[in-house]
Amino acid sequence: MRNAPTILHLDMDAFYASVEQASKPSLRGKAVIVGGLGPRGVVATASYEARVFGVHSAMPMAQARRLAPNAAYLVPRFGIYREISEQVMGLLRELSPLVEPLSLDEAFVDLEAGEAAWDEASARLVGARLRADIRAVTGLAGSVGLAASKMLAKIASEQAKPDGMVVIEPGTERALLGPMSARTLPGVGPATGDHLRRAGIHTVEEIAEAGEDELVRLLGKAHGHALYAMALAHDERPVVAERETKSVSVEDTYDVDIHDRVRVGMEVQRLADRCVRRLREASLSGRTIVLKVRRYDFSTLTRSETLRGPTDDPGVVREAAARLLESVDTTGGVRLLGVGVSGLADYTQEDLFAQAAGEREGRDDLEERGEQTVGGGDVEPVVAVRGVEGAGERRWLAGHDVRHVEYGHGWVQGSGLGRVTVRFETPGSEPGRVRTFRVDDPGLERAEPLPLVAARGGADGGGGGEVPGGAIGADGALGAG
DNA sequence: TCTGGGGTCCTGGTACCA
DNA sequence: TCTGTGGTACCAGGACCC
Repeated sequence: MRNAPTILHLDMDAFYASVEQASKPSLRGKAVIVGGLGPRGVVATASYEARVFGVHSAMPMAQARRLAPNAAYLVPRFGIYREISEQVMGLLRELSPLVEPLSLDEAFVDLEAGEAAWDEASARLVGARLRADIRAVTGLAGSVGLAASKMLAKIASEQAKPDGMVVIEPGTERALLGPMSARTLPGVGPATGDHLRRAGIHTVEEIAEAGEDELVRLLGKAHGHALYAMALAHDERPVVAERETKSVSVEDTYDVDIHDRVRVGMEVQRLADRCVRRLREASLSGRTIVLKVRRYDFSTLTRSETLRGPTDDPGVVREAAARLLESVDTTGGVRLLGVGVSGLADYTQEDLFAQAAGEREGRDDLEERGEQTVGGGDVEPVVAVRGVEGAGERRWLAGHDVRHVEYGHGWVQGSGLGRVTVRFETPGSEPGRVRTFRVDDPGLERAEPLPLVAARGGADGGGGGEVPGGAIGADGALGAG
């Protein structure tokens, strides 16, 4: 392990919720919860104001609504999260070529490899400057952890939250880690945590005291060895800039369990197409097709089939998925279906054997055939109300951007009963007013998100910065429903 | 009205081959 | 020919992470 805290871990604070608050002045300082709004949704991110009520990531949305009924409930806008994430990753890459993104809002940076820092003092300077730069470029706060290893840097950034920086000085690691909960260590989740607790092990120090042999006996070879090393603060994992994708998958949870076997089959075909689309976008092909089924009782099973060669042919994937489905009993209903492809190759090889089915008729192209309703068919989603727009559908998702021909840029605050409530405001404006429209109002259209920090020169989406003074048309209850 | 979506890694069982 | 052994591929499930 190196002897200076030159591995940096950046963690953006409550990222999705913070982006929403930055985009929507009326939500600043308020409880904001981002996640799936359907009956089976879960919380992706809760703002710190929402966490006061006990709401946290991965909590069922229904429970969050009970705890924080007055919070703003929004659907994720991954497009803008990705854009901001790219800006942040760009700043990190200015520090070092070794940047390892873990997700949209987290990354490791090896500062020594970029010669950005070589000792504690220089690392502190870099960390402080990075946080300031992130705020200047994105308007958002990120927490920074600095340590001599990835594990410790991550623990440090966790301690730094929100909006802080913590440095773990080399030599102090064991003393710092010792009293912490075993759950602090990466790889110790609910199951392993329970396992350890039953063995009388609660803290990191107790993991170290238990000894390697005992841990291997309890948890198996790989996990036991790894955990023992972590408990001794030994972590030699390098920061890896490029990671190869190992699998591509898509899955849907349905608002209502599907019982109809024909419908299950159709959904599997649809998922296979979506999966192939993703595969092709990444210029990948794969050999192993995986079908995932979660049944009414939440029991989950997977079935897989390995082809003789890699494919990105939608027909081949569909047929394999259909064959796999034949071996699954779906009586009682399914709540989730998924299709994945692994055993990836970064080239596309026509697989003549696997395509033995030959010239199947009706090989549908992969064109988007219009957003289909994901969910229980006859159950209308609470906030995702569909309007009519030509042949397609118009869905007004809570939190998503819209533009009105008369009132400018705004966002959907809620919808239902044929109405959509829009708050007209932009990142740079004062909190705006709400107006309510019919869902098929011709003056209302979907819009692209606006940048959080206005670009110099003032382009703000063509007059989107205006705050209309129109009458308030509805109470605009957030998270209507 | 509990429990998303997209991943990674590990383990144990089984089949196959030399 | 039968049996044992070890390596490898495949399959299914579990745990974990964000």
